[in-house]
Amino acid sequence: MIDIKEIRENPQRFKQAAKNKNIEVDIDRLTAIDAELLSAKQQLQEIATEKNRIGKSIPKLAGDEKQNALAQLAKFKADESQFEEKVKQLQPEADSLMMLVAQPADDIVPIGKDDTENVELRREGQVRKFDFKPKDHVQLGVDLGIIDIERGVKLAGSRSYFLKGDGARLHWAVLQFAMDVMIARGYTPMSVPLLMRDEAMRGTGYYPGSEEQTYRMEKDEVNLAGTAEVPLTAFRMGEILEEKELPIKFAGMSTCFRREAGAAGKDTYGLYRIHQFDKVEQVVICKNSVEESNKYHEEILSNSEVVMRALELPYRIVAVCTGDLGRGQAKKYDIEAWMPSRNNYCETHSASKFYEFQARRMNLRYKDSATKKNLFCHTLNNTVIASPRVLIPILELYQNADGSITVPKVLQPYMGGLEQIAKS
RNA sequence: GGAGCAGUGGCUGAGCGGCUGAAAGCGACGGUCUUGAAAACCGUUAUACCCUUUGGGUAUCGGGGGUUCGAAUCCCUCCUGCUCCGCCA
Repeated sequence: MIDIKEIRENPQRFKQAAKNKNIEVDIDRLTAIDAELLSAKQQLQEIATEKNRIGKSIPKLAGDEKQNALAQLAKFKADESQFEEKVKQLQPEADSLMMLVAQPADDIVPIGKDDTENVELRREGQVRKFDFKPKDHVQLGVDLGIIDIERGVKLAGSRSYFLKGDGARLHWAVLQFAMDVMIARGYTPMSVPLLMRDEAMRGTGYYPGSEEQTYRMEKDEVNLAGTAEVPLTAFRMGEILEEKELPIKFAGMSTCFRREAGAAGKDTYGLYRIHQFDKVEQVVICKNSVEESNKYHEEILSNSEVVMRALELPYRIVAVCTGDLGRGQAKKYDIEAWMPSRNNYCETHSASKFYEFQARRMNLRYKDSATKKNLFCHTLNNTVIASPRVLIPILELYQNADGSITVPKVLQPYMGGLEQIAKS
């Protein structure tokens, strides 16, 4: 959420921000309602002042004087209800418009309409050239008996799968390895609840907007989180933190649920776009400072790069353009790993910087020692590893001519020393 | 699922329908004292918004609604926590 004062001061900035992000929000309507609400509230405040003044004198009065005072109060009450009606009518609209105002992207973010206009910043690692005809991850997985999509679909519908035997082991190995990297880097490991109330969804910026992307338990009015970002970022929701607690750094491992509504027919092949996967996510909550936010944005990106390099996966870093940024994101880097079967670099990580957008929505603050003021925190997050999506490059890049898979060195200790996945 | 109890400031904890934005204690901060620290003593110490020059005003005692001239205090409802019973793991 954006500070209404900033919108009042410079509505043009937020119109432009929305336009750049391809987001609909009627700033003119918002400022008009805001002005009306403000004046109505000022009137109400004046009436309340008078009412309080008269009300306080009542116990000292008696007889006619008292009757007079009561009559005056009755008149004020009539005026009051007129303004109250106005507030009641306009406030909900103002509130919901406020939830739609976009965080302006940083100036250096490339302007663009969608992900096709993201800008590649650099490439890391060598893309493997095969001297045999490589299989894709589905062929490899099926032949090795470690992936079973058919039965996944039979039991759970489209975009579902089973991982079996060494496939399941590899999946857990990569997650556990990623978590251990984060713990070594000073992040607090977290196991989190995933059935989230609407407040947590709104606080992180997923609602309103991503309801269609979310599985909702209608009976219990909770939502299945699509990422541990939700519980991790909202962990201290509504609290006032001590400055010395910051930065807070979390690494959470969780299952992630996504409906993929509107993606029908897109990426239907294999384990790329699926309804349920597991992910280690990193979240940083820091002070209200652009410099700090920038510093930790680079840090969470580099954490994930450490994991990718340890897995020896070729990848590139992409600066996400304005049209591909979420409502609350000021800047975003994607990491895209090389996936031979897709003959392209494809997103495996997404590092987002929000400034105070999320913190403001969830009222997450800290006491600033210099000013003694309560300031909104800044929040950031990034994928550490998401599996099975990352199994696509791992399986495809580590495959051998005989159809076996060499287990990445750093994962071998997590698989009981197993060096190769072969047909059993 | 049934029965009961509770939710007050950073924390603990008082609170009669008006004198309570809220006692008291702790903590924190500033000062006196001290070579320094501790102790002791003195003082300060919620948040948001509106108008403004110092300053003034409004709202907030889990959320929302209601009764009343006036609600932390009475009523309704929701949320949360605790206890007992039942059921299940």
